[in-house]
Amino acid sequence: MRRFYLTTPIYYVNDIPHIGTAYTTLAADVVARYHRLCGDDVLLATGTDEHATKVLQAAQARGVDPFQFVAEMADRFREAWAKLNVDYDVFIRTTEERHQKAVQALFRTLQTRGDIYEGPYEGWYCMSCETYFSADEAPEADGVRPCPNDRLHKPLQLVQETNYFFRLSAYQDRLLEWMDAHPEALKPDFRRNEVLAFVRSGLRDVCITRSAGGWGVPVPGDPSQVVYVWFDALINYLTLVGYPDQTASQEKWWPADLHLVGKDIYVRFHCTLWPAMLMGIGLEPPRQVFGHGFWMIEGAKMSKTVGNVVEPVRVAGWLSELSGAPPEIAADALRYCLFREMPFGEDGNFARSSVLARFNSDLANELGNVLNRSLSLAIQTFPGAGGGAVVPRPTPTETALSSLAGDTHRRVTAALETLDLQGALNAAWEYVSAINRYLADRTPWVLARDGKTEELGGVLYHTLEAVRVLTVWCLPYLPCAAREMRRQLGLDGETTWESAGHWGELQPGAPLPVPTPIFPRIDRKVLQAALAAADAAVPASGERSGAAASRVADAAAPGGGPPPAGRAGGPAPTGSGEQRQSEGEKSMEPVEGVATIAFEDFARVELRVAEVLSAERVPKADKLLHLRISLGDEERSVLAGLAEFYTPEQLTGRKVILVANLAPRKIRGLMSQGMLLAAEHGERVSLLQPDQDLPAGARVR
RNA sequence: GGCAGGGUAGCUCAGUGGUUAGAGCAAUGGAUUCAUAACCCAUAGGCCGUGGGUUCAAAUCCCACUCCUGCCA
Repeated sequence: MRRFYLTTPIYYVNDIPHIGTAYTTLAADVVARYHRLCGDDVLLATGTDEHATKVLQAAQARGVDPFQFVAEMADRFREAWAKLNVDYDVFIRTTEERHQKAVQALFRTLQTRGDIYEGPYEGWYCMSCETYFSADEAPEADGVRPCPNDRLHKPLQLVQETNYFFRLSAYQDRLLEWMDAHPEALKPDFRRNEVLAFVRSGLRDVCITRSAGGWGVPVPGDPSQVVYVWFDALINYLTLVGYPDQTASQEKWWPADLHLVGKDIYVRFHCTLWPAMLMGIGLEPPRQVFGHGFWMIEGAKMSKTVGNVVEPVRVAGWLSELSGAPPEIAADALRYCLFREMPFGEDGNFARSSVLARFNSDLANELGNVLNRSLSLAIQTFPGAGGGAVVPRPTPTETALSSLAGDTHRRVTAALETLDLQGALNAAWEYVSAINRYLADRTPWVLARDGKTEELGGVLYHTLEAVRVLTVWCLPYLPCAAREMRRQLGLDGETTWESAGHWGELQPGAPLPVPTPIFPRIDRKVLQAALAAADAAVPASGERSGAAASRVADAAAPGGGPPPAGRAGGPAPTGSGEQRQSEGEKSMEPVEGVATIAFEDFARVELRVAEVLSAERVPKADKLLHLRISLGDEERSVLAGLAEFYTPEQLTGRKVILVANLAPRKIRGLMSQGMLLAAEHGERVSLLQPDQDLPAGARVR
């Protein structure tokens, strides 16, 4: 029995499960399910990355205990994975005691070996993405140094402190030797080349601690410091197999067979820092690290700022609603679409229209229908006994169908072994097509009409057998749907991957349940209406009216800020590139007296609908109101200079527009995390509000 | 700015010197009726980014330009 240990990154709790993180997790699940079917002893691990100063701040801003905050966020991830039919073995959280122990042990070991040293550090630090930059990396602009990583380009802080450094520079040669000796360890190849270029260009020692006040694992023997969150996070892969105790568990599971990660955290963290850390403590590097690509959303980069973040659970819900399929089947459908749509490794585009098209054509018309028509034929022509009582000598047509199954099985297997998750589906679907052609060729309904019972029995048997084999290939991708297909075929128990390589496993004449469509076709009109609605929801980039002078009620706030640039997994675009920039600019005429800004500049402002939960006057301040507002999934405290114009009662329960990513500010000792938009004209001030009742949290464009 | 990859049918893409450039989806026509108006067959649709060059022959090789994407600084 092979053992197979694979991991997803642990996901940063300040972000939500989105299509990018889901993609990594689902890929891991597909691979894990395949290995389980093969009879391997599988360990699939995922989890949450819960340390970082920002996490502490987010918890404080909501007035909750940080442990409670991270526990709630971890639950969100667990719920999302459950809804997407992910079957993981371990969910690890970095705030667990065993992890703290592992981090400290690893730190000590490196320290003992002289690979960690204390040194003065002076540099530029981004609070938002918890990353240090050199002066070169973050050039000064307008008197501040904006973070080159963070989409919001928040000003960096100059920090001067004594920190601990990891001697990464000492590992350059060993890393190159490792890569040279194990070309299969870094996939895909084009990403491996990026790692080679990065390592060859020279490695600097990295600062791996942060002065206290942070939220993290205390440095052993020096409680004034906590371990830098990146260093801490990677160690989870060891924690969960039992490190630092040299137990049978660690013996069994290390080195990991596969780390699946998004391309953003591939080169520096998983292919350079992590292998070096492992070498430093005398453990083997992972057998393979695979860096997959990112999803574009309807042709644009996905970003919180643009407001086009796709939540997979919602997409599945949408599919379920449109098609009438149960939620778990709709989740399967989404899984299928993600892996069929783009080659694993490359970037791809997520388009709602494509998901719907695939649902109807690939899943309803082809996969679902081939099962349904086969079963209907069998039940109608042999009531009570599916597939006929006899298996006649196969003719060349039948032999072609079974030998094609064998070829396809080898193709699907080879594809899964090399993580060609799209290729496996391509091969399987060619076989769906072949079954449909076989039926058109053999016309069993004609055989039934002509009373050629024996021949008919044989054709039906081969058809059902072909569908049975097909269900095995579907099991990793469509676990619920494939299981349901098998139930309808009269197969209830567990199966094996190998069973798809054998022909003739169905019991001839076994009774079959009445079939029901598994993927209900989405009505064309419903489909078109859904696409039109989805288009309307996508922010249009051209015109924008700004007739009245807008005034911003006095306040400020912490961005619900973006996640660190892809702390873990999925798409977290960096940089400022905006796809729609050129379109937007064309339609903008300069307005006299007001400098025009690029669309990109506008897109950096995150505006959202918020609901005022409560409001009260700030003592000894004539103008200020202290508001608690809801963004749907998040509550904030906001100070607004509106007391002269609105009473607290007038505001409570009202929907307003919030500048959600403004830097936080303390006013009169109270935290303000955003500004409300209001128009002013002379002495009159009017709060903006949506003219329809939209949920709190909705994006404003 | 440096390096790399790409621009092929309405859409997503395959195709690295050799008949008439392919597939899937969408479109059109036909056939069929077991099935979820599904499936099967056929048709149409392309100055292969632009300009030049090498060659008997170029989507493919070379040069320039242009646009997009990625990595790095």
